Amino acid sequence: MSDEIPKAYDPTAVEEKWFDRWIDRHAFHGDENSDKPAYSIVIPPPNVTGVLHLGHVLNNTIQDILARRSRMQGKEVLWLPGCDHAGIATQTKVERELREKEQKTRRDLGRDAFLERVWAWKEKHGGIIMKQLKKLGCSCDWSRERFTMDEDYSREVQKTFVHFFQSGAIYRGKRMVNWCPVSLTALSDEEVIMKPQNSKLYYMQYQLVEDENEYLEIATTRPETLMGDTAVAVNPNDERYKHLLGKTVWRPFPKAEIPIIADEHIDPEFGTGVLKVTPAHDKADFEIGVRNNLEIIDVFNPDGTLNMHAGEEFEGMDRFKARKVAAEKLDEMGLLLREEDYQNNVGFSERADVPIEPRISMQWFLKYPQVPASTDAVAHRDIKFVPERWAKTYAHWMENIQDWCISRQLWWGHRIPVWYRKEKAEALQNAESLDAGDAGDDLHVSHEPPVDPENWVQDDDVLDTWFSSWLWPFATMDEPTRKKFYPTSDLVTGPDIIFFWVARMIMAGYEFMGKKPFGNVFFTSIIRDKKGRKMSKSLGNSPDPLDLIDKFGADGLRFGLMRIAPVGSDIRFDEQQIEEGRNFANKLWNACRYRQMQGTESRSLRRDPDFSLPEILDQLSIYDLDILAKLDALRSNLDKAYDSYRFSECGQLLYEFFWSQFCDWYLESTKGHFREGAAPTRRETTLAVVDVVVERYLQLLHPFMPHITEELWEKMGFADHGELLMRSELPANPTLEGIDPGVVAKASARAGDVFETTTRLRYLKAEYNLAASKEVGFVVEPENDWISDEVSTLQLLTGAKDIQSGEEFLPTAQTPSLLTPVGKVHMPLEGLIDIDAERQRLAKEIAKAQKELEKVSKRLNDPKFVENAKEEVVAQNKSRREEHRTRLASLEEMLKTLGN
RNA sequence: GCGCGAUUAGCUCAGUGGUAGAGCACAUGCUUCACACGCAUGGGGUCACUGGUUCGAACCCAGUAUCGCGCACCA
Repeated sequence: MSDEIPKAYDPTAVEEKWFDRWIDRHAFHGDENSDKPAYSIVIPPPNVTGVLHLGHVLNNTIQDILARRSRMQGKEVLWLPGCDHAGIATQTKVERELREKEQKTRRDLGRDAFLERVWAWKEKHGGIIMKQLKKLGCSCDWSRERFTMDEDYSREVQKTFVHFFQSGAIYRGKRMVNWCPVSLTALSDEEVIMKPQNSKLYYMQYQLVEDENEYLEIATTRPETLMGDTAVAVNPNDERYKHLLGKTVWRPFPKAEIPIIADEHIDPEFGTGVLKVTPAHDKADFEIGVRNNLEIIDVFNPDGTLNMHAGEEFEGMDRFKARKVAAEKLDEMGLLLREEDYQNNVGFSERADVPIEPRISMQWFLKYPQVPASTDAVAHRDIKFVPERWAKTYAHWMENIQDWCISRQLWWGHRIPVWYRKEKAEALQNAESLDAGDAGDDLHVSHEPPVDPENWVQDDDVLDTWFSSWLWPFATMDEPTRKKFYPTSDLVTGPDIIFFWVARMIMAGYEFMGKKPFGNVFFTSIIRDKKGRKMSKSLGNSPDPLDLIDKFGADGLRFGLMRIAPVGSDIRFDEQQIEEGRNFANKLWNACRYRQMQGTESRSLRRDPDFSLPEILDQLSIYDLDILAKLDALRSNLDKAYDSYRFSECGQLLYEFFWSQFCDWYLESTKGHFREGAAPTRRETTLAVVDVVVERYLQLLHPFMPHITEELWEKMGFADHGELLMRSELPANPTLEGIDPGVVAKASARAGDVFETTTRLRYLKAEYNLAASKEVGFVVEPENDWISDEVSTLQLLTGAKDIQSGEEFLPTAQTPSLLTPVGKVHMPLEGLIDIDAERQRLAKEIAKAQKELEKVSKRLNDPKFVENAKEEVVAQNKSRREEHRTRLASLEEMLKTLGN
């Protein structure tokens, strides 16, 4: 009836087969017309031209686990996939190719032709990552795949712009922004990464105009900007310089007279306490400039080279070369006093990885909407952050929020939907400021282009990628879908994009939907390598997930990764962990194979309505009840762990139950039922219990290892009428429902005693190097009458030749003995044993028991303990004391028996 | 500078006040008829440090150290 199962599990074919079947059967479809309760997630859209890395694997495995689990809990699940156009990243890639293959820039091609290239690139490379996510088994509703540059999505983005422009939240102005000299665009503050740099502090002196013998000593890290200096500043309270206020110094080159001014911002302790003020090239200097009404001289070109204002010899020179040359020139002029090594923090462009340049330019800004509502939502846990500490980071950012620079001087992206009337275009484009108040006949701000485009000029800039991403939770959905699935249930993402994305989505959700965009946000850990370094391409320490899938299977990768992913801290990645995932898949595979080898003719509990567990209670062994109780415990422990998003704990629970409880103990202790001569009912009952356990276990494991569980579900014959495991419903009731918990507890305790006894006997055998099976017999002095029923199991588990009941047994000096939960056990050996070794072994155990007894006794003798501790703790200690006393007595007796 | 984490076995990590745990690695022994991607057994820890609270602290509090992250920066 069922297929023959191969010895080693081979994931490759199985995984592909099931993914195709799931797609064919529309098993991932989220139905907006369903009556079931909704559960939804939107994928954090990866870059359209990106490739899968381990971070994606972790993130999307978690989402898949949540989605699959919710489906099996009877919810209607929508997991919505898609990609982000990733403005700078994508444009940079295409520009690089253009430069390398054709030695051209985007400007050589022109805007339209260049955009065609990007679209072609997107067609060619786009969606690779989506294919990779499918290989991982992600159960997204692939029929709903979205892209942030889809036509209707773009319209939403433009409408959003228009909405905020009209409300006055969007304005245009000349501001100091972060400028990337490589990408040639403004960046938001969030796209700037501060990095410590080893640089130099140059001490130079400016000559006083009023007294050519007096100099003012200034420290700077950026001599290349001195051509843009329009003042030097000191702290107004700095006694050293008070007499110089109001005087002027010579800027060495281009030579000019600049004032000495006072400003609170200057720290007298730093350097010489004198700051050269370059309003065009430093944010703080710019503010000083504004406060003191200073002239602004921009000495840089957009690409980071110097311009004509820097002087002829510097014109066209790169900024870093200019730094050296300027220092040399100062030195030649006798104005450079010394150089000091100095470590400072420099802002780098996230994408291009070059120092950004503070630059004054015309940009569009957005005053963030819904800040109070968004702050409160997280503070009051209406939106729950997990781990919770990220809520603090969020709150802190929201408190200090600055207007968002949303314009980018790129071509790939959503173009700003602002048109200027042709005749007035130049004037309007250069206007110092522009906002809704300026809207008139000469300005067209709309998601529809003007009807007479020939009379209009569109704004050149595009919008920040995140200005489209922040609409993702609802712009990806049509009305009926929103009605069913918005707000989404969970968001799974990295803490590194709390500001970029999470915070902004919350604001957009309240602004446009009037509701939060998601209920819970789970922040994943960052994956590091074994040495704790961040995974990066340049270090080459980032394993390709596809290689890992080839080697260990998608299920192995998922399971291995999830088991090492703690909540809240970083993951140290180790391929060995993934190997364990694969090994676990193989273990599961072989356990099922073992079950299949016992035949399928037995009736299964799940098929026959009259064959329920309470009905056959008297046929169930203590091991049957024990494993079923543990299965039910697994179920409820999993629920608890899931509730707090402790996925690694879920993985651990699933692993431990199956490998240790089920395979090592239950299957081993019931092997006798499948041997020749075993009672047919025993055999049948055992098979039935195995089936109950395996069936439910496959359901519980499925979210972690979807492919292999689905395969086994079918192979084991659980797929009634071809029902998919992933579409099966997890029964709400425990398997032992209707059975007296007292009976179960007693059975479990007895099974535990048998297992503990087994461990001790195996230990004794190992001590005497008796690993070869069945060469030894045991004699038990049973303490309870139920033990006789379990002797055969004990024999099976310990691999003993036989186990006799030994009331009349008289141990000789050559008989090692043990105290076990079921009574004293002797291991008579033929021939002499090493009495010294045995004595040593016993002495060791006695010492241990004594130590423990002392500890417990000491505690119980302390009246304060007895007085203060909880009753149960005292009772626990008392029984422990008794245990140790008995144990000690027996051990000493054994030692005595050994004689001398 | 401010804030947030972390510090437990060789490694990766569990452990919310009452006997220090798991997996891997290591050692030893196993061609036990599901699995060597396996089975069994074992060795291995001053729970970073110093104080405090408590009858009792890996756990709570304060401080120190080291590492990591975030924010803000002194040119």
